Amino acid sequence: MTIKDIARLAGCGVATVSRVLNGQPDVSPRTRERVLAVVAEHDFRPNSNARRLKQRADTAVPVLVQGTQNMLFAGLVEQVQAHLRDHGRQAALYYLDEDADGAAFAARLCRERRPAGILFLGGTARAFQRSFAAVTAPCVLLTGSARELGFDNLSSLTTDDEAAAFQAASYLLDRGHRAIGVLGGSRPLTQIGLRRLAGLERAFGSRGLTFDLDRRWEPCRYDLEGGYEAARRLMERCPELTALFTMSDVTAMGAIRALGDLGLRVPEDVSVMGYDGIPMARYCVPRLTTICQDTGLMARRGVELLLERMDRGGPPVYETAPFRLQEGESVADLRQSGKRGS
Amino acid sequence: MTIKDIARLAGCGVATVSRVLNGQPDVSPRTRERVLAVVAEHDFRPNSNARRLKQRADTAVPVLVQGTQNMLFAGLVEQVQAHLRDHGRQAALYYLDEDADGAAFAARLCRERRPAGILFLGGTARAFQRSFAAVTAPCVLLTGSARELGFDNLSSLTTDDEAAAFQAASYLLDRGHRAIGVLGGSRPLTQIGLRRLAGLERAFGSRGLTFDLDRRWEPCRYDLEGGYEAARRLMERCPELTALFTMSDVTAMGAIRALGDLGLRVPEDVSVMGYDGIPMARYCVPRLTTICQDTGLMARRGVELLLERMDRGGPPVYETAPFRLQEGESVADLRQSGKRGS
DNA sequence: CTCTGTTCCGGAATCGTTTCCAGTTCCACT
DNA sequence: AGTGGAACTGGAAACGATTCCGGAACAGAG
Repeated sequence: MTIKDIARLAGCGVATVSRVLNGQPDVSPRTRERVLAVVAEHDFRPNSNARRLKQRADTAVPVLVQGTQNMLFAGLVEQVQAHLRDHGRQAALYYLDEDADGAAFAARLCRERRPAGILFLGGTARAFQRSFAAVTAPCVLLTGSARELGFDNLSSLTTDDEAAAFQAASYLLDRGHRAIGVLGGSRPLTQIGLRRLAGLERAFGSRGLTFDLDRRWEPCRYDLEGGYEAARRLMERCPELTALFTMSDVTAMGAIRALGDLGLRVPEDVSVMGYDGIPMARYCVPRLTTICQDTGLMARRGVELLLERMDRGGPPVYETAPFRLQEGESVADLRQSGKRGS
Repeated sequence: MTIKDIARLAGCGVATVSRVLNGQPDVSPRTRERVLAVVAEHDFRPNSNARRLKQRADTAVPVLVQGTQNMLFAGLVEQVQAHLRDHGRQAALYYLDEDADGAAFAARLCRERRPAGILFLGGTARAFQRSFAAVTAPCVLLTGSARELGFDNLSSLTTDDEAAAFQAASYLLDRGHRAIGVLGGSRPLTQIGLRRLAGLERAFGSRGLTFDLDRRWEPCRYDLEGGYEAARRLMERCPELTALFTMSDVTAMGAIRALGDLGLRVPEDVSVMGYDGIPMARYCVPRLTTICQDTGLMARRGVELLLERMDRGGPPVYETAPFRLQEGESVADLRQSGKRGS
């Protein structure tokens, strides 16, 4: 069953059928109706492979996601997919694993499918640089900043990480915490890690304090095991800590488990501040005090930015999304309890 | 840059280039080498849309996933994608939301792409029946059973749910629990829910007890909120319960939060048994005692089953995967503590 | 030298669309 | 009635691969 058959059955040419199927003008209502009737009767769907071949570009938008375990992305994926669908487009999802293999595979795929635009969910700018620098189609990076890279095809939309980290650190400092450890990021630091640490240091600085980066920062992968291992290492090195600032909620949960295994209670002995605001943060034990990223906004705006540039071109844009500190039960107020000063 | 350009540069015909690219015989080593050199020099990739058009089938395998929040599927997705890649194929992921809209959209898409096979991760057989009954390509359903449906294109691979529920219930009964509530499934019961409840009832029956389905079973969505709400409803209706058997770890975590909000401790006041064995089960507080599904096996075998039937045809098969009860800290032994008998 | 068979090769048809372009119809207006 | 233009229509040429099929080259046998 092809467009040709439909044309024959409807008594018209293939060009007319194509026009009807694509909602183009220049078709009389009478003809349109007749064609639609035949299409409906046979439940006909045009072959998308042929369509894409002719149109020389894939209407599906590849969405490349960094890892499957960070639940922040699970929510983003769902919303991105929905927004793309609202715009009559499809999301083609790919999960990249840590290794370069996955990125290379995805890059090859992008060459073959010839997409008109790509959406990145997370992932370091460095990885992008390595595998996708040759891509000319417009791209958008969510939860990461591309401003510093200056690619002429990569926009980005990220939470105002410096301000968020400032507020998170201030929240801890205000509650009497001084010995604060930081969990997250990789060595060497990515842009996003740099900005978060900058916010943290500003919070310390504004109170006349300094943050001992070398001792009290521990890089870690953004998953449970990463948080667990990093927290153990950090607490072993700095047993004096009264609070941990983690760069993701999943990491925070791994850290909480590590603290528990070390016989430390959260938040009575050690406080934990999360980052992301995934749904789980409001259900886990204890509930996480965390920085909520606005995934709804990011998904909507990210898709908008991408489609806009796919349609009309223009230079890449760099935007920041608002955030909100959500209080849970994972941070203790040392001024009241008076336990373990430092 | 097309195959024609390559042919021109290599001084041969397009047919020869195509043969080389697809590793077919009937090409002299000399020519093959020359073509490969040109291909490598220009980093040429054949247009996959044209290829698929001619071959009349998409090599990508649609993978339809039920919801983004159930982390069991996150792991499965990752492994399925990897296995498909090992077989030289690509996964095309689609997340279905609860509403019929998503399923209808996915179904339309599957018709358009004309895939040679489809993989379902979770999802009720009922949903399949509604939207995909017309699909003739072989399909495989993971974590769900299709045996009872008798479609001639739908294989399935599921944990031996009856046996798993039997073991889980026995575990609780052995530790002195009698007032056990069940969280999960939907009304009316799906095949998978039926089998799990059957296993549970068998465990009760083997001890001369009966399970009061009407009072002590509460259906719920497989996410945090679903578990939370259902646990509250159930505990309100049956405050005498000493244990909850939930049909997913995520649900269990929602339930644990609900119990906490009701002032009940886990496991001291109420025990919770999970199902799935997601990574989070070993990190959350308290660690979950749960039924581990073998996602590694399911992903590998699921892909095998699908590709096998795509290549060689044959009738659908129905297999079960092994499971393992993993002990955490969410179940109390009433015989020792002697608290709250029932 | 002729014949047969194998190996290698390239032209051309094909897949199912979209889109260009030329042609037809039809209507309103001089 | 004649004309201009808009609205509509359908044939045919792409799009970029795969694959059928016939032909060329060459070897060995008779």
